[in-house]
Amino acid sequence: MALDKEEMSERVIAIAEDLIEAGGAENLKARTIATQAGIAVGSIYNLFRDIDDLHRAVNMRLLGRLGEAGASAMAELQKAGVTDTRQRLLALARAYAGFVAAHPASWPALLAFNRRQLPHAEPDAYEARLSALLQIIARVLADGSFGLDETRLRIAARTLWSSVHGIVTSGYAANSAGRQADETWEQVELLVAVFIKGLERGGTFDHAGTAPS
Amino acid sequence: MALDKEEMSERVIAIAEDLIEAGGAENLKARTIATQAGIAVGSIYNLFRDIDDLHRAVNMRLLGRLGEAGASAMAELQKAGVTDTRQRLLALARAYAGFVAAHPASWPALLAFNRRQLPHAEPDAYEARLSALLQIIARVLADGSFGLDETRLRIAARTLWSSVHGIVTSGYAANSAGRQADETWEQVELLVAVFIKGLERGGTFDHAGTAPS
DNA sequence: CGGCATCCATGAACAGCGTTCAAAATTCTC
DNA sequence: GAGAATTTTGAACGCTGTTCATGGATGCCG
Repeated sequence: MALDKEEMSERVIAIAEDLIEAGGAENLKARTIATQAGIAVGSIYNLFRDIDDLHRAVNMRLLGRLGEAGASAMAELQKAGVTDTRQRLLALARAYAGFVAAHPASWPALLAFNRRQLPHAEPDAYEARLSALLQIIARVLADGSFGLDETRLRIAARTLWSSVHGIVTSGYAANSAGRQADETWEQVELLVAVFIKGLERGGTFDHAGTAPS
Repeated sequence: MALDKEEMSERVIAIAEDLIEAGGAENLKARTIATQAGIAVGSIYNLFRDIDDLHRAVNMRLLGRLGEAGASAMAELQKAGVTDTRQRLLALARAYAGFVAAHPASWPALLAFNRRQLPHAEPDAYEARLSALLQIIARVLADGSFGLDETRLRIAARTLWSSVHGIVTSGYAANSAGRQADETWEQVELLVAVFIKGLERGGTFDHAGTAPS
């Protein structure tokens, strides 16, 4: 035959990616995939256990490309000799915002998919790809020479990441509902600026209190 | 009959709420609702245009309760004579985190639902309920006597909200994947502390550059 | 080259889903 | 109470993901 099993898998993944991008996760239908790939419906289940499994493969690709986008943004800045913490964090945030804007349906699909999978108990590969991103941020913060030890660095990186994530995603949702898109970027700039200033000033952050719940 | 049309609607909404809470949005099935409500499948479509319409009604209730939680948290603090900005923001954040924890399936369902609705073009009621929340935050920030004009106050409030949202939600997703839950709260504390310090220090924030895209 | 075994592609079939709509039942109006 | 108007009903339709007996292709060994 012309196509290896792995080649066919990749082709199906590519088709799935297009379908999700075109109409969200609910547009990922077995019969459509089969038709576009030139195979039978049943054959999909020889390549992937589920449609969810296929969606997971698509998401892996997405996360990989997001990591590449972040890493290449850092590489570009380093080549230009930029070492300013603020500019580096803004570049990372812009890489993320650009990535979300470039995948207006796939990325929300990934987020929804992740949330739906809670009882599935296989956090491995996803979290691995995510922590690669967090380490990029942590490295930038470490170079910023705030007085942060290992633990606080990790927490600060996660905080920054989650915050930018929240701004970009909820900003994106509001954006298509008629609001201006650049307000999102203003928020990111405010967050980064305030974050750096806050870390510079306080140095360490004290635990004055209020328990979780 | 025993039940008015509106009474039946509320009953169906309550059932829908339970179903979503029990198994996510995909557990909201027409036939299950009909059985539990003691009506026929078709009757649901006399009360709601869609199943999505029903889900929207559930989400409205959720957002309303979230607003109440935030407002009552503020009222409690005011009764206790607490005016510290930091404590007030932390109380709001804790109200939100508690709300998400109390609705571990409904809230993710609301988020996914909102993201799916982008081409629907009816941003009215959702955004109205959300901006009520933002105004609570803005009021707290205004009382903090940083030098923020109307516009910057709005942006700062949105930034803070989205950031806490990002931390809590992605923290919650990671939480059920085995990580400790209190790290989420550490992140919230860091964010609030750093935010206040940053606002106190910089006063205004300058636009030094980097365009959106 | 032939016989055999192993594998895999196939698509009809199944259970379940949201949604519709002609008919039945109910309620309203006079 | 008769007739009109409205609402409730559930069988039926088209769609979905998934399965599995069938048939064909491929590889291996003598």
